[in-house]
This record gives sequence, structure tokens and C-alpha cells, in this order.
Amino acid sequence: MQSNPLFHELNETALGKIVQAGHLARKLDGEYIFFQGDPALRTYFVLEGKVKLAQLTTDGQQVLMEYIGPGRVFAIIAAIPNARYPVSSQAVGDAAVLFWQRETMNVLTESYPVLSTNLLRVMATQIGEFQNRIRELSTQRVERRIARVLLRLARQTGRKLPDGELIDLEISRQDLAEMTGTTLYTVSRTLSQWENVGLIKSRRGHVVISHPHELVLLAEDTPK
Amino acid sequence: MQSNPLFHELNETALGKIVQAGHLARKLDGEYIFFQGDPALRTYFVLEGKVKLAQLTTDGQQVLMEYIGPGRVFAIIAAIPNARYPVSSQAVGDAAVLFWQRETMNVLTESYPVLSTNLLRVMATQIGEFQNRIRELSTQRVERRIARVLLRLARQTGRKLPDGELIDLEISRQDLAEMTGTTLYTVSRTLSQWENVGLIKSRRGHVVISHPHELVLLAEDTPK
DNA sequence: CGAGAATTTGAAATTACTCAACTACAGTGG
DNA sequence: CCACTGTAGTTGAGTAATTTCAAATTCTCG
Repeated sequence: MQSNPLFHELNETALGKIVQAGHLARKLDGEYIFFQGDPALRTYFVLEGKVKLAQLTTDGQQVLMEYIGPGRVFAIIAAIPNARYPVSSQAVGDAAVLFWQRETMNVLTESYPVLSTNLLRVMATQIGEFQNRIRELSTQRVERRIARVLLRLARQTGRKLPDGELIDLEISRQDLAEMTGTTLYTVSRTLSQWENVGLIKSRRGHVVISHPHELVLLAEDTPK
Repeated sequence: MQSNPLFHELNETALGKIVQAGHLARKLDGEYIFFQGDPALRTYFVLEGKVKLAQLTTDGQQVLMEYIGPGRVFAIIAAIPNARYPVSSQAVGDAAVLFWQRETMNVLTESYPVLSTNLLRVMATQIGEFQNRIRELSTQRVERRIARVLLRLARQTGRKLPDGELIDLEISRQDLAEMTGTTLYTVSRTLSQWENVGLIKSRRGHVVISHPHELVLLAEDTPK
């Protein structure tokens, strides 16, 4: 647990207090934890399962910001008075989360100043990742973006199988499209193409990367 | 100064100490403050002038992350041990900045815990903005993205002129392309088109928005 | 004035989207 | 156990958006 970026340099006692100050909530598959636009009152920590954060456009499209797995905090924005959640969050599969009210967060960060630093660290990492994503969306073609997303998901949730790396996440073409800023048709075509050359195998809702190394080649900037 | 998000709820004395703990640096137009990949050792605050943050792709393209004006902090990532700057920063016009070493930052945040909260706030705002940008890049067409960038720049650096709102920033087609994830050709075409219908006026390096209201219409999601 | 950089514009090529039709699959209830 | 239904996925054809490349033009600065 000490290895968790949020709990870095906090001893057992402190950690115990922090966990005790939080509330446990269980969420069923698909259940929303909060909605975009809601007053941001709670900061969350994922204990079990996965949570997805997505932003809705005014015309109803979704943009999938990230999947959050066990051991990660989200909605740190709730530490700030009068903020609203900029995204909605939804359980993917059944999930257990811990949450703290803003007041509690303030008390905790005052008692354990290193907690603030840790939160800063988490957010800084986050910013770096978003910057990379902005760079990718700005400069890379769809195929490459899809390749990168698959590799990232494999890294985060991957499970080794005899015939490749399974992305252990119920994931649709639509989801991949929302992650890469394209349409489900283009995702479908791209995956079909990769399947034809034996790069991946996909059945409904699942993807297995048969040859990660070759997918990496596609994902990299290869200046011709 | 108290109205600055970074100095929120800090009194004059504290503010004085914080400023005194920083070092002043002057930068000439175009001078780099740090480079992407450098060890992140200092956090900065813009006193005068403007600074731009850009990320380079491996094949040498630039992506312009943001322009930072007076009163804003950047490179908070330096608060974190062993981090590297994920972007380069460069003065746009002559600029004056204040900076603190990581150690100083740590001392300051310990002495003034509210400073941590303020930093969190700044970063949370930042994250929200990046999420919006990701959404825009994922779902909107180039024309709309350009419109939004012009309006944002006008908001941040705008000056009222008799014939419209001047974006008070030496800005090239290339810059706009790097901000919107498109090519300088498309930017040029789009601006020409807007100029033809009297929406804007542009000379080399400058843009005046003649009819902001109509540009807003273009910038908004208008579900047909 | 001249040189280099920024900008504009046309034309062709490419990428990705849209729409529509079709197929495959999983779960339900008889 | 199987037919049924709705959702997920595939694919083709046409189209729209954007990029690419090349060539001209304009601007700025020394």
C-alpha cells in the first residue's frame, strides 16, 4: 500500500486514520458514481473493480477520458470549494470505492501535509498524460491512436494468454472510438484489418493482442 | 494579488515571504526557460509578458499546449522529485518570471498549507481545461476548433479596438495550427474565408475579431 | 531594394465519416 | 433446446473534410 503514489511516505498509523475517515461504497456494473455537472463534493479511491470517466458533449456524444483501476484516486477536484465534476463516473463491472467529503479531505491534508504533496503528484501525472493525449490527437492518425490505446489498455489491464495478451476489460468498438476520437466504424475496420494480418484476435467485447511487438511498431512515430 | 488563485487566503506577510523566497529571472523574446525532458527543478510564476508551453513530437512537430500570462504559475510538476518537464517553455516577447527551487517549494507548502490547496486548485483547473481540449479534438471539426481558440485568445489577451477585438499576441498561422491540431494551410484557408465574410481581419501575425458574436455561433455546438 | 519568411491558393490525394444493409452473437422465454 | 429479439459488429459505397504538395504572392526587415 505504501507503494501507492497517494500513500507515499505515510506510515501505517496515518494510513489507517485516512482510510477510516473515508466511507465505503459499492457500485454495481454500470452504476453512476457521479454525473458531470454535479457539485464536486467527494474525492474517490478505487478499491476493487474499474471506473470509467467520460465527458458528454452538448450534442450527446461521449468522450472517454480514462479507466481507473484499483489503487487510484479520482475526482481530486472535490478538494476545491464550489467546483463541479467535469466528467461523469461510472462503475465498469461491480466496484468498491472509498470516498471522502471535502471537509474530511481538508482535515486530512492539514494533519498529513505529505498527503497534499501526494495529491499534487497524482495530478501532475494526470496532466502529463492528458498532454500526451492532446499531442496524439493533434498529430497522429486514427490507426496509430487505436494501436496506442490497445497497448495502453493491455499494459493496464493485460493478462497473458497462451496466444497473446488479453485486454481484460469488456470493451466495445464504441468504447474504443470514444477513447480515440473516431467512429465505431473506423475502429471496426481497423481491427478487422489487423485481425486479417494476424496481429490481433477479437471477439465481441474482447481483444487479444497476438503480436504486441508488431503493434508497437504501428503505434510508434516512424518517420518515413 | 489576493485575487490570484495561487495566493488565495494568504495574507500580506505570507505573500511577502513567498515572493522573497523566489528568484527573479528575465527572459528575452524567444528565449527558452526550460526544455522538454529536462529534470523538473523549478516552478515558475509569470510576472510580466507571456510564456508558451509546447510539446515536441518525436518527428519534430510541435503541439502548443498553452500560453501563460501574468499572474499564472506553471511547471508545478517540479514539486515532485525526479520528474522531468513534459513540455518546453519559451518567452513570447520579453518576460519576467519568478521561480522557486523544489526544496523552497516544499518548505513553503509546509509553512503555508493553504498554498498546497491553491496549487491543487490550479492543477485541477488545468486538468479540466485539458479535458475540454481533448473533447474538442475528439469531436469537433477544425473550423470550430479554430473559432474556439481565437475566442479564447481574445478572452485572455484581447484588446478592444474601434473595429473589433484585437488578439494582442504575435501569432502566426503555424501557431494557430499547433494549437488546434491542424495544418497551417487549413488555418490560412479558414481565416481567409472568415475574412471574406467580414468576420475577422487579419494581417501578418495579428487577428482582429470584427464580429465576436457571430464567431461564437461558429464555435458553439449547434446540433442541426 | 532584395532576401527570406509568412501567407495564400489551387489541385490532387488521402483519410475518415456517414449511411445503409447485412451478419453474428448472447440472452430470454417458451 | 430452440426460436426470437435486440445489440454488437462488419462491410460497401458514396461523400465530406482535411492534408499534401507546389506555386504564387505578400510582407517585413535590414
